Amino acid sequence: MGLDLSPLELQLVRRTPLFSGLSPEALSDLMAGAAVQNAPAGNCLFTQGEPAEAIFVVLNGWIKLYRITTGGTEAVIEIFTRGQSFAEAAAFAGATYPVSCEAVTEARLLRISARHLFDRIRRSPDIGLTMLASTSKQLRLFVRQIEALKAQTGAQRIAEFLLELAHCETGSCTVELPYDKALIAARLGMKPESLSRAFNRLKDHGVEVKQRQAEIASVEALRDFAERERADIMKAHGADD
Amino acid sequence: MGLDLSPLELQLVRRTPLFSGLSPEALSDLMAGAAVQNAPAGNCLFTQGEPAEAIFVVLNGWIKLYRITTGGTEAVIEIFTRGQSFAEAAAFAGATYPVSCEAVTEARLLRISARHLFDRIRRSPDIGLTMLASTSKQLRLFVRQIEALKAQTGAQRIAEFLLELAHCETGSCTVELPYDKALIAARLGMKPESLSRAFNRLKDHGVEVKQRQAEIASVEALRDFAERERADIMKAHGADD
DNA sequence: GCACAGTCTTGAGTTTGGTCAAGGCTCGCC
DNA sequence: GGCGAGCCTTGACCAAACTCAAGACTGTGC
Repeated sequence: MGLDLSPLELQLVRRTPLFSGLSPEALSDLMAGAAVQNAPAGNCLFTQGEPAEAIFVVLNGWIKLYRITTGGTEAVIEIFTRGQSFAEAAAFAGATYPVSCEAVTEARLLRISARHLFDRIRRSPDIGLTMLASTSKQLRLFVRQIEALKAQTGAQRIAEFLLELAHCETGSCTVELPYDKALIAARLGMKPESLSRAFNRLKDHGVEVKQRQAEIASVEALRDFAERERADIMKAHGADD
Repeated sequence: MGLDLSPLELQLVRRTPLFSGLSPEALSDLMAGAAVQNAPAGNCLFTQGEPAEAIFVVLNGWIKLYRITTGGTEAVIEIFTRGQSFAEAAAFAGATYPVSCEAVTEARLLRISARHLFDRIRRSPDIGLTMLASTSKQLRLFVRQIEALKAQTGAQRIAEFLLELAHCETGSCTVELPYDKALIAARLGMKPESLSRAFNRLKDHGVEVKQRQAEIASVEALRDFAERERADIMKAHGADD
């Protein structure tokens, strides 16, 4: 079919957690209900409350999911990039998106019809199982986010955020900050000013931030800081490091 | 089979969102892999990191899901009661529970083997679809929780919590508080002391708390307060009603 | 180089929520 | 009734984070 996917992009799709377990036939079967969608920066893909008619895979660029309270406050729920799928759960629930979605940067997406997907699952249960695994993973991430918001300070949340981006398990390591600070702040549930101050606090724990990069002196030490309970921090402020 | 379920309980199970869409055959098929489990208050059902070998339906009592940081802080993620299922998502993900679970009160549960469930889904995809819908609903709840933690004050979170418990859409209404204040506080991400103070703040918005009951004078007014953005609250404090 | 816009940081003052400690309230038990 | 245990509330104090506002830094265009 006239799917405008480069071979590289096709491979990207095949590797997403959502599809990685599927046979080539099942995959191309699913692709029959798919279309490529290009979105300029700031473009809105869907709005909370809208019927969930599709799931998406990011081919390029950055996408944010957020909620707007009636008052107008925006809470960024999640941010996705190349190779990640989203809205798969929404497509099944009460049939409306629980969040709004917009492109942060210029973006390229694969859009798969929910109805089509639904049909395929009925035919081959394995697709359903893969999707269950995928939404479960999403759920797990949310659990961690809720925990972080409840039990950690801002600085600790950043530490954890950096650790997720760092590939190395031990020693020192440099992390590229993926999007701008205002967005990172929103994702972590704070204001840009607080993020700035929290980064400063991390300097005492071996994190150097310059431009769009963060240098972690010791991954172990940072992990230690991220996981330390509040009480310890309080006690430590008299005799720090 | 020797499933020790009363007819009432069986009906309860049939009505859970997780199973409500299933045919009687599919349901009794699933029940073949189920067992009833009784847990005294404080009993631990599973621990985070443990392989997720079962999903649960609460027949009676209160169950809490929580996470313990390495430091020892506890973050309550969710609380379930009669007629609700949980851990369905965990049973599929990376095969370990992302949270710990314990009975808050004495509790009675239906425990369904994950492996068994897995088999059934392969045979009848509809079970998979129901489960997808169910985990999606869970995901949606988490999204709202994340939003609440990021964008609302403690008082607003309680207001929303009360509104969820209130069945009436408008006018005045009395809500029974389901579990003790310490647990409510944990669920909402704050300390009991803060909960107490936040309840006081709600008095200005027509909420009267006595014993285990909360009286809401006007559901609309409360909703208005819950959804008001922070900025408005600040401005209002000089000229409060 | 200089002005400008955008982004990020800093500073001062305020609010929220956590901590610790003390005091009420309720309920069961003797 | 009196006592004590548990739970909830209050008060004083403090730290974290938000707001508003100003300043620094970066990169662009002239």
